[in-house]
Amino acid sequence: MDERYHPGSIEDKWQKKWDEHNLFKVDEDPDKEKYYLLEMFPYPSGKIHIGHVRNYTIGDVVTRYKRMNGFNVIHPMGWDAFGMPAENAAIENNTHPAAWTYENIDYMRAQLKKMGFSYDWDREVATCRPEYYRWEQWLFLKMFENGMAYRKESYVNWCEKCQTVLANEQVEQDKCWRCSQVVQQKKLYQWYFKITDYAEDLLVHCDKLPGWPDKVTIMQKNWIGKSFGSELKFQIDGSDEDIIVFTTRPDTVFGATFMCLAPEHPLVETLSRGTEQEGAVAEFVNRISHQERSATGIEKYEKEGVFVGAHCINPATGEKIPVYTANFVLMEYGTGAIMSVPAGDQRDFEFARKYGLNIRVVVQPEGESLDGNTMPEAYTGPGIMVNSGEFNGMDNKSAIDAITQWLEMEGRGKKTVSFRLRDWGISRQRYWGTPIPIIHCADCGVVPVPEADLPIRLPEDANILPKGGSPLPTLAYFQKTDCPKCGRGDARRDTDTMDTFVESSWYYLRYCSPRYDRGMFDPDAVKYWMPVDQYIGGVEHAVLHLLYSRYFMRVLNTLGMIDFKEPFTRLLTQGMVCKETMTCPEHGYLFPFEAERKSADNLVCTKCGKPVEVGRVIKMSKSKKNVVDPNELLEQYGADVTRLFCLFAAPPERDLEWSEEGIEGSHRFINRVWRLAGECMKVVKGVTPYTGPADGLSKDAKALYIKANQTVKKVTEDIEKSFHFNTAISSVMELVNMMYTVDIESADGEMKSILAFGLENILLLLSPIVPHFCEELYALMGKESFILEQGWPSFREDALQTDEVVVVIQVNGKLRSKFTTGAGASKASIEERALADSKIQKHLEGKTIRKVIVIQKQQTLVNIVAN
RNA sequence: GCCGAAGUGGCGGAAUUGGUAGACGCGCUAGUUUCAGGGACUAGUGGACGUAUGUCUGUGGGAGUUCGAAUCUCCCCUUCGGCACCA
Repeated sequence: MDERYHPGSIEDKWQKKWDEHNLFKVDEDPDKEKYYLLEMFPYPSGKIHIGHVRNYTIGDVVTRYKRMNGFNVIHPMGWDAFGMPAENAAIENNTHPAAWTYENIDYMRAQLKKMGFSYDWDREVATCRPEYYRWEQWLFLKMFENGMAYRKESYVNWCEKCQTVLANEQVEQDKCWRCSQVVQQKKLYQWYFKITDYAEDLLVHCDKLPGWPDKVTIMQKNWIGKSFGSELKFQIDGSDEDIIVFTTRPDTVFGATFMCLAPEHPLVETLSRGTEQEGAVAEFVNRISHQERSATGIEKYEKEGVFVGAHCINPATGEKIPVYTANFVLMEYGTGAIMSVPAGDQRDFEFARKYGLNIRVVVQPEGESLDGNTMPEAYTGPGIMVNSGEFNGMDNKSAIDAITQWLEMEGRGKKTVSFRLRDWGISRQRYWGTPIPIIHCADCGVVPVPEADLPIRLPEDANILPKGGSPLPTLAYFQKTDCPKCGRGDARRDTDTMDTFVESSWYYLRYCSPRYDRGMFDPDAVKYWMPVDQYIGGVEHAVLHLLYSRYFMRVLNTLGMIDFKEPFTRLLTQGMVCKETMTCPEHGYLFPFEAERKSADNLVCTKCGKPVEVGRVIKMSKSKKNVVDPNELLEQYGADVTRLFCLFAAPPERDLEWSEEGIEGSHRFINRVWRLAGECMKVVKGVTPYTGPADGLSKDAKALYIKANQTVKKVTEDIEKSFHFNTAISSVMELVNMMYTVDIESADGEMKSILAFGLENILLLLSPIVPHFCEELYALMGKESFILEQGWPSFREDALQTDEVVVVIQVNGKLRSKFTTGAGASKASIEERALADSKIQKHLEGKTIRKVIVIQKQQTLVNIVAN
């Protein structure tokens, strides 16, 4: 046995052995309890980054742990392979998206294998393969048939740089989530999935996902955004038509002194036509609709609008109020029209002040008297109703229902709810994606591709346009086709592709039967494996992928294809991997290797020798250069040490700060165990580990035996309860430290069998974390089978309690002394001894004992209250 | 602005059923090792005072509940994340 652990050859060896023995392959087995462990699959961008390493290490540990606990564990991996970076890379490197993608997949697969992850590679899926996306096209057709997919013209988020439409979920702070370009509004025909049909159901079930972090379900709830309110009808002056508004504050209807319509509201044009305002309105609407989704900065908050030239009747007061169109009213929310109550809403207030509109107070805060002419801002709080006819004097909360009921009787209103969630726009004007299986015919209009013609293959030989944008509309042979309905020869295919989030909404179903060719998935396989028991991935998908996936399962459920609605029973969102940034005054951001440490606090740039400034610890990113390359970690430390550090440095849900010294520490620990194992094996090899009761063992042997049992318990609980591997590893370290205190060479027979117990448990407990290392030592101990095929170790309940306990003595809550006593000592005897303690006596001098509290729980403690 | 999470040594982090604050690791200090270096091993390490048995102090800040609070309650501050004209 070598003095040191050499990861290179050992890790290679075990990866090969696992592979040869098909150790990670699984099939449905009705006799075994299944466990579906899923990690978010990566986009094949070129290389695995450290975030993947962390994510997949966590998943791998759980997989191996569950497997040792007897579960039939499915642990698949695949590729979210469609997407824009492939197109951009193709332009940059003069290659093709397909070639680039498949090369990346091959490279990254090899990287994952080197990390020793226990994937069943037979289940690998790449979403850019026709065998995959044909079933997505098939589902699209089913959804179309059932009214779940539809096409409409409306304003959409357009990213000029990416040359495509974006879903609402893909717009972050008015910017494209990929390239940060400010998004514009563009009117286009687009395909939509009717996710809003499930808004209520998605919302309700947020509270039925106890295995999800609250922050994720809260984000989803906020995104769905249900609000309770009323729809009120305002009759248009001189017409029978009504304008319907949505409001959450019907109690303030008496204070509605004007009305605002969204610029896109159809009535804006209708009402202004033929009035003297027609020109001004047209100019305004035109200007607003060409504005970026929202201008940045202060401009955003500047409210403006124009009078549309018509009035409507306030249903509560009967008075005529002017109708405006205003930039702050959103067409997509509510009804696109609001009743403006300047006294009770800050936006309406600002608008009213700007245009000199009447402000009437209808809710008066208790003990105050607001005046519409002098109040500095709107009052939105609770209060007493005024200027509201028969409702005067009521508190405004009761008035909400009372006024709604009254207006309902008048036929002018009703209770309703409104959602923020909008339908999912899935058309993308991109090439590298799933073609939408639709044909446009001059006679028949929109015609679905017949099922038998699927898949509509994405032409993989298309020349990528150097300026970006999809080449599909330029390809006559792709576009030109016969109409399946009437046979017209000049029909054309839809040249848009689907949002890549469509692929990731169901890939985990495909894993269950990845080569199935009679449908999206084999129903029996899905019945056995689904739902996913544990999903692990980044929190950035809280309202994208995770919401879409929940939606998709509802669609499939409605279509009768599956019998569940929630895809992921438990969700773990791991934290980011962070590192400090380093900047050189001359060269800007530096990679870690571009800074050289001259002394404790002198770091210089290797290029110019100038002092380097160490910045904040932030998420690793290429642009900030604060990255570590998994390849280098593998080279320098091997997979196991890398895995160990990822788990030890922080609990999984928290951000992890990468540190060079930290990983060195993990490296040291591995070698420490290696040496301990070497020492032990000299005397322990072939010795049967002791597993009997603790009673009757000699003092040192018993102490070690108890420690080992406690360690098994602690590690099991830490993994089972919360995946807190950092504390699990700590407790193994404690056991290792204790074993180091044993004089191994002169151990007697009893001690030998306990050392054997300790060592074997260390290997079993660490094996999910550092599997190659443990397999090697396990084999060196003379074991024949794989450690992964061993059962998870158990502990003896009767070997957890040490004979002696430390009693701490406090006086008035302050620690003053301690003593040791037998574990079974009585309260009375402990109290007696505590009071007799000489240090305690000193502290009690001149005081009267008021009370003595003796606690015998996790700790044994005496608190003497005296004054 | 609204919603959420988090603030503990020089650092990463333990301890949250209220019960020895700082496990484990990093770093640092001293020592040991035929120790080139790296490494390994032993001891120490929250702060202040003290030769010392020790005393005081200490979990973002301030109040409170309690025999006892990192942990529970209230107020405030800071940082991070999400949403943001949502009527």
